[in-house]
Amino acid sequence: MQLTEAKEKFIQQWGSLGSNWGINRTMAQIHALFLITEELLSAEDVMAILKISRGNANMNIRSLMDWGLVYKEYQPGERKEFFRGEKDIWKVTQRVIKMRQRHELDPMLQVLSELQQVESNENNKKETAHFIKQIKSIKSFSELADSSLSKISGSEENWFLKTFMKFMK
Amino acid sequence: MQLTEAKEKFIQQWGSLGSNWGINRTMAQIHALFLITEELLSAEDVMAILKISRGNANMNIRSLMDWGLVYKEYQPGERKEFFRGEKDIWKVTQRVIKMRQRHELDPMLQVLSELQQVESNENNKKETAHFIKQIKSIKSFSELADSSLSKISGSEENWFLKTFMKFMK
DNA sequence: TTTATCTTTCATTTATTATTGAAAGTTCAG
DNA sequence: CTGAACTTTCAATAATAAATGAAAGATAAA
Repeated sequence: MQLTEAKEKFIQQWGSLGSNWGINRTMAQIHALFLITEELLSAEDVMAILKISRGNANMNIRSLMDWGLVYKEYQPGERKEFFRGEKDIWKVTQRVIKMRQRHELDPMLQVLSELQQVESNENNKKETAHFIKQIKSIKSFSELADSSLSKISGSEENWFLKTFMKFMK
Repeated sequence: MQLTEAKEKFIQQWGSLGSNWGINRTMAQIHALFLITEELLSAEDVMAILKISRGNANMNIRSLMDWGLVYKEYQPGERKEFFRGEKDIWKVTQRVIKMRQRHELDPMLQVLSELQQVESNENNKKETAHFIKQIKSIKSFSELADSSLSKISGSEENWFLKTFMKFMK
């Protein structure tokens, strides 16, 4: 396989992975492009390579910066902005975990806490008890997941690899 | 908060969690309904409670059965099918992990292997080297993730909790 | 300032994904 | 068999999400 074809294929695959996980396909494709590009890229470069509009490129590059997956860098003597992708896949993972924790797990935990406060009345005692039991078990599981993810996303790769090797035995 | 409102809220929240993670909102809502319903439910019950069409209910209940999150059960003396939801949140997690591994991680690993075979030529030696390096690092990371997930999804809850407590210290 | 260059926004359009419901298919009691 | 009860399918429709591109907003060199 030629390099051009391989890059194209990687971008497509990463894009479809993203879209299966609720991340907009273009954002994932831009991320893929940055993962495999050593040099700085401008918004125009991204537009040209992925054949997308200016607005689309701009919005998704901003999102990637919010996620900490792409950094802005200035090129001496150039007016326009250039960007560099985070190449360390461990860091990428940590940032994705953090972002999704904040956007999805935290609100879920919030709601689960509220739901525990449901009030029982004469007619539905048994039903309410079952509901609370289920909510509690989902909540404690989510809290375990939450603290594990925090631990992972706050740790060094070496620590993680070492601990994980033990964990896996 | 009243039980009815609480149930409604849980179903909405679970649905939106699902749709953020690339799982169709209705499928996630049906799943939520089964999580908090002790009794068997028929397709008609699901249609009535969630106010969705017959086709939609049918398709998504099938999917949930494929995922191993809902089981078919017969009610003596009834012609129609009834379903029961898996209540154990640990089992639910294991099955979701397995499914997504199969559908998303495995194909990604497959593609990454192919991409390692990219051929270099005179003009793009350095570029190709960088590409291969990145793909390799993504691939070994994905393999680590893959085997960790397999370990998790194949293990007992107790083993997991115990090991995780150590891991977390 | 002024103007050229670059970035951001957002109403409109387009593409994608999910839902409906009626028709076809299946199953089983009589 | 036959027909009623139930399930599945799928083309048409609707809902949702993403992309476009032109206009407005910045920024900085001259």
